[in-house]
Order: sequence, then structure tokens, then C-alpha cells
Amino acid sequence: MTTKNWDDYLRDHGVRITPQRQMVIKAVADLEHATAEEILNQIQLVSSAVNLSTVYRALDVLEDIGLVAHAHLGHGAPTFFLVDDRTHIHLVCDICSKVTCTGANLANELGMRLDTEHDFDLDLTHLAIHGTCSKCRYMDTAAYI
Amino acid sequence: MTTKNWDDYLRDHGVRITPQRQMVIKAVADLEHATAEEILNQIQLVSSAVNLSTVYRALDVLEDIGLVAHAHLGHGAPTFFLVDDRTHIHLVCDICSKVTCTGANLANELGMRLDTEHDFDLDLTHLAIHGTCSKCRYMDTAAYI
DNA sequence: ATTGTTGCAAAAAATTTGCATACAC
DNA sequence: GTGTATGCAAATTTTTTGCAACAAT
Repeated sequence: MTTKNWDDYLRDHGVRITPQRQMVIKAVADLEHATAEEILNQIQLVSSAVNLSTVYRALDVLEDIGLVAHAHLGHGAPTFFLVDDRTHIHLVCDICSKVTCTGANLANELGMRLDTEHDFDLDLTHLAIHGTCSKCRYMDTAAYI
Repeated sequence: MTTKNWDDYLRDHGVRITPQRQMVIKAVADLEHATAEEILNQIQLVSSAVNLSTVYRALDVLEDIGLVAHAHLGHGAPTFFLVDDRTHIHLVCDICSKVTCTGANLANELGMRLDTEHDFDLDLTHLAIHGTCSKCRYMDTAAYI
């Protein structure tokens, strides 16, 4: 989505277009994955007058209208990202904390079963998959030698 | 697992058995799903001398040795629960916040694909599935009528 | 006796809120 | 002009930490 389209998106969803909101969207787009604090830092490269609470309020609105989403990837603050066409799934390694993105189709079967067996509509954007990545998995095994 | 077995479990994993840790385990077992604060409240029915920071430290240790796990179910504090034989998956409705438990086999295919396609070892205990439950799904649809 | 654990109080991290001002519409 | 959004500072919420006293082994 282009900058122009983001404006349209805001308008179409009945919320005001403000420089702060535009900057938050741009920061999230540029950073791809970021916490509120990181988004603020990115914005402050352009304008130091923006406040952290404004970032939180903007993210809240943008999430309400479906432009951004968040997931709990790390142990601390949630990570925000754009909801775009290429929805991706986050694989979080609980050992080294590395986050890998992968295609949404991985969860196709899960989504289907949730739908048919539990009448539950899976929200892929929030799906954070925790576990052990290949590197740490190998190290863990090696420790037994 | 019985109380006696929990003691053995702690011993076998080289951590000390303290009343505080026993009470944290019991509280988590009794509550099934609880935040650190809720665990403290439960404990304080028995002993008011236990401190919240001790609960956090106990949960940390218990998680390290694989007796409890946590997932980010709500928007706020994480939820802790026992890791038992019947691992279950949490379905979290983002509309009404209701949490439903379901069998782990739902994610069998996902786990297998993560393993073969990404060499990633899925940790089912941390898997929080967000989405819309059947009730809210229906209401959402009804809103368009 | 040794070393890990706890309680306390204080700090840190993350987020929310009240309110006057400013800006989008 | 009207009503929403912002900045600021203060309050909340959640979690961590330093340290002296204490308890498990």
C-alpha cells in the first residue's frame, strides 16, 4: 500500500489523518517489526515533538481499523507490524530469541480444523509460534555428547 | 502429578524445595490458568508472608525446569499453567477474551511441517491461538443484517 | 558450613489517563 | 465552529533487582 492509499484507508474508516498517524504507519512499514518504543525512535529521526503516548494511541486506532497488528514475540513489549497481503507467521526461538518469518500457508490445516471443529476464526496476524530454532536445537543436542 | 512427585521433580532438577515453591505449584495447579498476581492471591489464603517477587522468581525457576509454562493469552500479564501430560492449546477470543482449551493434536500437522520444512521444534505449551470464537463470530455476522 | 532463596523496598519497563491546547474536518 | 487528537506530566500496571537476613541441603 502506498502513502496515498494509507490516507484513503484512514479516511474510509472514519478516522482523521494526522501527521503523527502517517509517521507511525511509515515507521511500522519501514521497520517491518517494531515495538512502540522503536517506532517512536524511528519517528523522532523526523520529528522530536511526537510523544510516546501518541504512538500508543495511534497504534491502537490503526489496529482497530485493521491496518496494523501486533503479536507477543519477545518476553517484553509486543511487536507491531503492517497487515498486508502477504500475511506471515512469526517463528520465535525461545533460546536465542531470533524471529523468523514464514508463509501463512503453514497454518492452513490448523485454520481449517479450528474452523470446522471449533467454529473458531483464526487470526493469523496474532499467531506467534514459540519453540526452538534449528541452530539452538542442534546446540541443545550437542550438549549431550 | 502428586505433591510428592512435585518435590521429587524439584529435587531431580537440582533446585531446592521451599514452602514458597510448593505453594506456587499448588496454586498454579488449583487455578489451572493464572497470572502471577492471581497466584499470589491464592497463596495468601494460606500464608500472607509470601511476596510477589518470590512468586515471579519461583515461576521462573519452575519454568526453567519444565514444570510450568506461560502464554500471552490476554493483552496484559501472561498466564501460567502446569505442564502436564495432557498438553492443551489455548484458543483466545480477541472480542470477548474468552479462553477455550482444546487438544494438542489440532497442531499436529503444523508441528510436523515446522519440523520438516523449517527444522523448528514447536513448543506447544506457548501456543496461544488468537481469533474469534463462534459466539462472537456469529454476532459479527449478525451485525451486517 | 555453604550456597541458594526470600522479603523488602526501590527501580525499571510498559502502558494508560486527565486535562488543557491545538488541529483536522 | 465542532469535535477529535495531541503533548505533557503524572499515575498504573507489570516485572526486575540489590541486598541483608534466612533457610535448605
